[in-house]
Formats: sequence, C-alpha cells, structure tokens
Amino acid sequence: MSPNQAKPIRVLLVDDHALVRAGIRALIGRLEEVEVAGEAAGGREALRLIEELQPDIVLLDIAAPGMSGLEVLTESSKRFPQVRVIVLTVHEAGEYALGALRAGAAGYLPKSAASDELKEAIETVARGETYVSSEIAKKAVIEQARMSQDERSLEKLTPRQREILILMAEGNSTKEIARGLKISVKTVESHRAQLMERLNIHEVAGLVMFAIRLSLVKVE
Amino acid sequence: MSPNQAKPIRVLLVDDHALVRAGIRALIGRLEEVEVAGEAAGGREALRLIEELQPDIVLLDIAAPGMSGLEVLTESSKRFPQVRVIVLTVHEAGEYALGALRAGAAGYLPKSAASDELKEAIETVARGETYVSSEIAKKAVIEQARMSQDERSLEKLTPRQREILILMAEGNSTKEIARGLKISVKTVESHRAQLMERLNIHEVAGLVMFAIRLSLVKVE
DNA sequence: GAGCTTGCTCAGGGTTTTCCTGATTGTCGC
DNA sequence: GCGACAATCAGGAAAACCCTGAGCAAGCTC
Repeated sequence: MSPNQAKPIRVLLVDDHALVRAGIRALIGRLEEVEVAGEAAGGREALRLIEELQPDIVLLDIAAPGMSGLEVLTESSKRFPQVRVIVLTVHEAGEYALGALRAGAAGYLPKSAASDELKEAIETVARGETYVSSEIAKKAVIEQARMSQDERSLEKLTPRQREILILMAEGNSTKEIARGLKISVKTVESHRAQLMERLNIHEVAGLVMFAIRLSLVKVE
Repeated sequence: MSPNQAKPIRVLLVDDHALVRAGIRALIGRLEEVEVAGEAAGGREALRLIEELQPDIVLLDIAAPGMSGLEVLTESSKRFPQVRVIVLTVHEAGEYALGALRAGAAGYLPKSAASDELKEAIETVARGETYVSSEIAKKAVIEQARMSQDERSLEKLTPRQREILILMAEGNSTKEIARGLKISVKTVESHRAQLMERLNIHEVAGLVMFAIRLSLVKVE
C-alpha cells in the first residue's frame, strides 16, 4: 500500500477465478514492499500485460484458460526472462512443480499454502532465488522415484508385450486380442503372463491403472 | 470490521487452500455487515465448528478433503438446518450446482465469480433466499438436459453394488472381496453380474475406467 | 394385510479363462 | 556355433465366470 521502500516489488496476478484474484490482491495489500501492478484472467491477456507492465513477478495460476498456464510460462520466460514467475496452483502433486520449474518458473506455491508462504515466496523470488515449499519438494522427490520406477518397469517389456498390455487395458479379452493380432490365444496368454510377471502386477485392474499412469491409454 | 449493524452476519469459511481462505477472509473484511466467525480446512473440522460456532452462513468449498464437501453439506443441513450453506467451488458446471442445491445448499458460487457476487450471495442467502448466479443457472439447465450418462448409470446401482464396483476397480479379486465383506463368493459374483448388467460394461478394464471417470477410485 | 418389488444373500453346474509347464523357431551378438 | 531372448504355440489342471434359480427381509401399493 504505502511504499516505504524505494522500489516496491511489482506483481502481476494471473488467475481465471476473479474471487481468488481479489483475495490474493487483498493479501498482497498487507505486504508493505509489494504492490499489485495488474491482473489478468487468461493466458493471452497475461502475456500482453507482462509486456506492457514489465512486472518483477508474475503470480500465475497454471489452470488459467485460453492458453494453458504452462504455455504462458514458457512463452514468458522466453520473451521476458527478467520477469520471474511464481506458479500458483491447486495441484499438490510434485510432478506439476517439476514441470513448472523445468518450464522456467522461479517459484511454485500450492494454493493450500499458508498465506505466510506467499510472502516468503515473493520475497525469495524477488531476491533472485527459487522458491519451492519443502512439502512440495518432498512429494516431488517421492513421485519422481515412483515415476521412474514405472517407466523402468515399462522398459522391461518387449514391444509385443506393451502392445498387448495396451489392448488389455482398453478392455479387450484375450480372445479378442488373439483375433485382432491374428495369433493364437495361447500366445497372447503367454505374453500376458510374461508382462504381468515383469511388472509384478497380477490383476487386470492394476494393469489398467498402470497403463493410465503411463498414458498408454486414455480414460474415456 | 466495524459492526454498525446490530447483528453482523457470521460466516464460517471452509476451504482446504489456506491462501484462498485468507483471501476470502480479506474480502469479507471489507463488508461491513459481515464477519468471519471461523475457518476450517477439512470436512470434519468444518462440522465441529458449525456445531460450536453456529454461524449464519458457511462458505464451503466442496473440494475440501477428509470428507467430501457434499458429505459435509448433507450432514450439516441434516443436523443444523438453520445454518445456511453457500457452496464455493472451481466447478463451473451447472451439474455440480444442482447436486449442491439438492443436497441442501442455499447458494452456489463459482470461484470465477466477481468479488461483488460474493457480497450479493452472502446478502441474498442471509435474507433466507437462495442464490445461484444466472450464468451457472443457464449452464445447469443445458447440462441437465443431457446429464452425464455415466452418472445416470451409477444411480442405477444399489449401495452394495457400488461398494463392490469400487473394490473391483481397486484390483481385488472376487474371492478377496468375499473375504473382506464376509459374504459368499457366490454373492459377490451375483452383485458383480448385476452391476455389469446395469452399467452395460462387461470387462474389468471397462469397470476400472468407469470408476476412475466417476472418481470412485484414484489412479495411484 | 396380501401382493408386489427390490436388495442382499447364496447354490449348482456348465463354460471360459487363467495359470503352470514345457517346447519350437528365428534373430541378434560375440 | 551358441547362449540369450523374443515370439509363437500346446496340454492339462485350477480358478474364475456365467446362467439359472431361490430364500428372506424391507418397503410400497392397493
């Protein structure tokens, strides 16, 4: 509000939810050395305002519509590398944090964070450092481990086995797969047994989950 | 802040995102006739505080964890019918609004609403009326016309069948389910056949997908 | 309250699928 | 050539699935 510092930190808010935007603005209003330079509801507007306002920091909800938040992030850090972006999101999953940081974010803050953390994040990022809440960092590490576990498992499968895994996850019976691939039911059974063994998953439900996690099949 | 009315409207905030909570609190702070009586992050805590504080209005994010927001809503309107609940959510879909209103909500506000609408909603609900933004209402009507086929299907299942569907989707075998529920394998088979018939899905993979789409199980 | 529907429970028995063991062929690398 | 491995397939036992039928309790209808 009252800039008692020579240079207040100028922040641009990007979130499609007007209420959330207003809320954050109210919170930032309490921080003396920070001021809200502007607000944007969508991706395109955000980029326009980043160019126009040249804020120090962008608080970016990656769920923003029009353009995916991550695209805005990528575009912004390419065109305006001096503008530092804090990604604000409902996603607790560490995976998102990693994606955001890889895409050039300087900070990552889940909306479940305490309001103190917002202050902390803004100050940290304004100093030129990178902010990630330790809670998120922990999850990211754990998930990273699990992810690569899954991917390593997938590596163990032969192409034929992967093919059959996908067909199974899509709901085809052994018989249908055999017919489709023009091979014997017995062969399909053999592949199936092999891949279940290698993945160490012995129920169809588990295979479906696995395939979904690895994006081998879509849920729909 | 300064209650110039004899009786300020007392509001309880329920949202698992501390930042959002703080933001809403800041916004409400600007409304003269409204005060925040308390905050809760999860479902159980919410119910406890509703009982303890007896607020006039509960601002409830139905994405709150621990207990699904809708459960809190149902429970609250059963036990404390005089406490009026405004459902606050990221879901724009009218479908959710209808569900919330059926479950006893007095208002429905998407987080994308302008902050003026929050004031409007609180005042309307405090007067004893029901608040739904016209934008949402329009969507609800359209969506109602072709309510998700999936959810209609789920309606057709008995509670027991839904229970078994979930257990199946989680990867349990018929035998394991029977053991877990302390009923005969034959009974489980019977439920299973019935639910497959009613959903018109005849493969385990399809059931898993269905359960995932309906958020009956999580992909993990 | 007799009759009807519905949810939950279960059994018998035929059919199908899965599981286990084992085998053949072709390809690749050394 | 020879081991390693992918891909193919079979026989037969074990398990799961599917179909038919049925008892019982609760709730609703008339």
